[in-house]
Amino acid sequence: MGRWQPDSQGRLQEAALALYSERGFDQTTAAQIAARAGLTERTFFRHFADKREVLFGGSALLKERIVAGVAGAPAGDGPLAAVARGLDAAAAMMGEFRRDLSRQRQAVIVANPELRERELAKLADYAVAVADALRQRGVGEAQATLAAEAGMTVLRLAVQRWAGGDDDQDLSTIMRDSVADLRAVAASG
Amino acid sequence: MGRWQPDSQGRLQEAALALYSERGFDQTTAAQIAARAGLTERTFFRHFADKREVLFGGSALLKERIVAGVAGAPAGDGPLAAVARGLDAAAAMMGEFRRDLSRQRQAVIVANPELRERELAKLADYAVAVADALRQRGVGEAQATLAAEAGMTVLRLAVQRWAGGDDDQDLSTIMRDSVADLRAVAASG
DNA sequence: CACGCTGATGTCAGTGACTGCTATCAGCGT
DNA sequence: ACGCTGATAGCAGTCACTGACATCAGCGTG
Repeated sequence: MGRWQPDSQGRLQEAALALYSERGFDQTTAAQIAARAGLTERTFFRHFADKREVLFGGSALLKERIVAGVAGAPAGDGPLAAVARGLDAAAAMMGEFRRDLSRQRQAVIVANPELRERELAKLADYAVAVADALRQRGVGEAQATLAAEAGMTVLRLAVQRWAGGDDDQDLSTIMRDSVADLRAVAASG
Repeated sequence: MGRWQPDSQGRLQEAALALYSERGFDQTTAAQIAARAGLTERTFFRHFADKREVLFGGSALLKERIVAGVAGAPAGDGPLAAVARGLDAAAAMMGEFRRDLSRQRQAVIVANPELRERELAKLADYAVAVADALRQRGVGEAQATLAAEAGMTVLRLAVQRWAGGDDDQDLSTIMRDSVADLRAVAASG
């Protein structure tokens, strides 16, 4: 066997989620997380840029999936329809994940302003990538950005309802409904 | 005259903007800002919760204006039209401000991820308040949130173009165009 | 098998954001 | 004259985060 326990990153993520849940984000130090994972504080910061980032491990992968969904949308799809394909991809990926973990993670995030801030930043980052994908489909600059941003807003609100709500509604269903609401809002005036 | 120089907050804000512009956000310490304002670091943190917040002084007032604009929209306005009234109010308020200062401030913000994060958080906060105002106008839960969030996205992108662009286009004009684009995106598919 | 290279980790010292507590002291009312 | 208040200074402490250097199992190479 190796010199060290395997999957340091994963252990740090688990330890962080557990401690943030138990004692709260503010009351948890990076050293405590590292200790729980059998590592040192220094190693924590080699794996994650800061204390918040440890909760957003799958972020890069999710972004890829969303962008792939948008880029792979049928040529006939309008901007918002293409974005909806990306949202389907996101729903599919998050559906694979254990629901209880998503719920726990989301609870920690909503409970802390700094973490909410980071979540918004992640979504804004996705939006930039999605807008780029839309532009490559020939969508105009302004509309690409707006469609992408609106889509990421839908994603955020849908995940909030999905992870925070008591109903067992399907994530992709919630998203589809939200996109429909968005269209209705824009149409109604 | 008083025991201290007047308007400590204002002096701190000016000093911070100047230093963030000159040396960058990361390369500026709170102590340096305070010193430039003739105060101590401790006093800086009595006025502002953290190093970022000093750039968002007018935030609460802007939020009030936007919400008032939404709440004061004619009864016949749909959700998005009402939000557009709030954006007009925002444009009016920012128009009073010196354009060069807005531009300088925006340049500092876009240059730093932490500050961009904070800007997003502020806008999300506005969105919650705007959604609340919409609900009081009888707009449904989901549509209120979506319209509010979309509106704040328009505000952010418009300010970016206004402060960052070379053209002298009117802020309220940019916003109106963006709202039109948003409607077009939702309608087109 | 000896040797050196690599990568993940540990150790340590340092900076700076932010906080809690205590001390000052002009202005102001009584 | 006297005490109260509010804005500030001063100081000590915690903790997030960083840079520099040390360690050492595993692995390839000769």
